[in-house]
Amino acid sequence: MPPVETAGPRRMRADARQNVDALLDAAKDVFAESGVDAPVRAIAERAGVGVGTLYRHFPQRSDLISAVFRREMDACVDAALEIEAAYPPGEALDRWIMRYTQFVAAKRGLAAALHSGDAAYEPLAVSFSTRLVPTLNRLLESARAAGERIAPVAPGEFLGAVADLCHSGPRSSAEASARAERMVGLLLAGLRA
Amino acid sequence: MPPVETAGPRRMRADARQNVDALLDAAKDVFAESGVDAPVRAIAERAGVGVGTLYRHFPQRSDLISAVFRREMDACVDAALEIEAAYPPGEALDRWIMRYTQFVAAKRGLAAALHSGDAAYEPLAVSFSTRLVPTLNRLLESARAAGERIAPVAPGEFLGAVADLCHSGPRSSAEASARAERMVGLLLAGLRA
DNA sequence: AGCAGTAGCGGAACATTGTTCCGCTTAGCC
DNA sequence: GGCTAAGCGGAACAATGTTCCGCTACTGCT
Repeated sequence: MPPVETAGPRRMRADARQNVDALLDAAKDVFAESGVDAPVRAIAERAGVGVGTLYRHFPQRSDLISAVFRREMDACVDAALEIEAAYPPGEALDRWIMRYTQFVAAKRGLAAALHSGDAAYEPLAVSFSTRLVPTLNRLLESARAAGERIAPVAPGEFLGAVADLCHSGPRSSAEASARAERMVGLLLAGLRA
Repeated sequence: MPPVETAGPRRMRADARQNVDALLDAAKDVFAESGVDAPVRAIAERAGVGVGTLYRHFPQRSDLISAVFRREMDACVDAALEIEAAYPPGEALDRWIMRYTQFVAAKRGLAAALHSGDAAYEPLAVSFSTRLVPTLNRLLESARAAGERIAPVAPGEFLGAVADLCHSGPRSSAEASARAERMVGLLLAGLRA
């Protein structure tokens, strides 16, 4: 049984689709409030369904996490286009990295999920590799083409490192956010050393 | 009831002291194998005691973690003395940071504990602030005194960032270790930009 | 509209793990 | 050797993840 809807041979029943949507909404809220380790029952309850229904659509917690985070990830990728249009290559790189920093900081648990190595997070890792990594790669190449001296670095590795630096404490405070940005800034400086 | 032995008014019974030692040894092994989230029962069993005994000496999981990690932390601090004696200030800084990197990478969960913000990890945070932070501070000042241009940075923040970058996957592979060192290197380069 | 078949639902039941409690054991002291 | 309480072990309870299955009601067909 494929999780959620993988373009299966048959259409999904209408009520089932509604439940999936309700679960995604509920999960987004609960994750934001209590982190990705929140009790499964809390999500099911907020969505107004039984735990069985949750497990039917998202056999693994990671499936739910992946689904919730993927949307936000896409928004971050799209932001790159706007930034590239508005700023010269070097500055665009910095600006997008900061945009990405904020994105990761807002989604507690994303960083941990990303390189947990757990095969269950494959969908997230795939989105990461096919969307975010090429985006950074493009920005790096543009900056290099514009004459900037930028250390050779694997884009995926760099993005992973930035995500690590966004590990904030229990509550994402302004202080933690500032700290993350300072350290990411240091990493960016290192890229140009 | 104070955890472990806090210079209480009365001596601890000899068998109790043995159990504490057995627990610390067991916990060190189990943490290394399965991470700091390993089941409490596994630790108690390996130590050959009941869970009640474990809870008597370490009411919180964090007490056990703190006790286990503190020893290793001290070893890392001591290493700085040797390194400072053997290398010029600038190189000593880099070498010690790498030593610290290896230390953190080996202790999965240390980074998370360090800035979890959880008050329970206070003992660890104290050791961190009183031992590691001054060590880095000394190394930074020495390097600056030797004429190196080093960005102003809070030592604690920097050490926290390095710890974050050591977040390896499930198994601490040579690959993950190499990745961590590359990114820490980038951060060090940023320090001198 | 009415019906049959099945996708999907709900939640009880089970498994794992953290945490507490208390009767029994035994080290430390005289 | 005997007294006393520090300390022990593990049963019992609580929270949470996961599975399973009888029942419901949506969909497609006529």
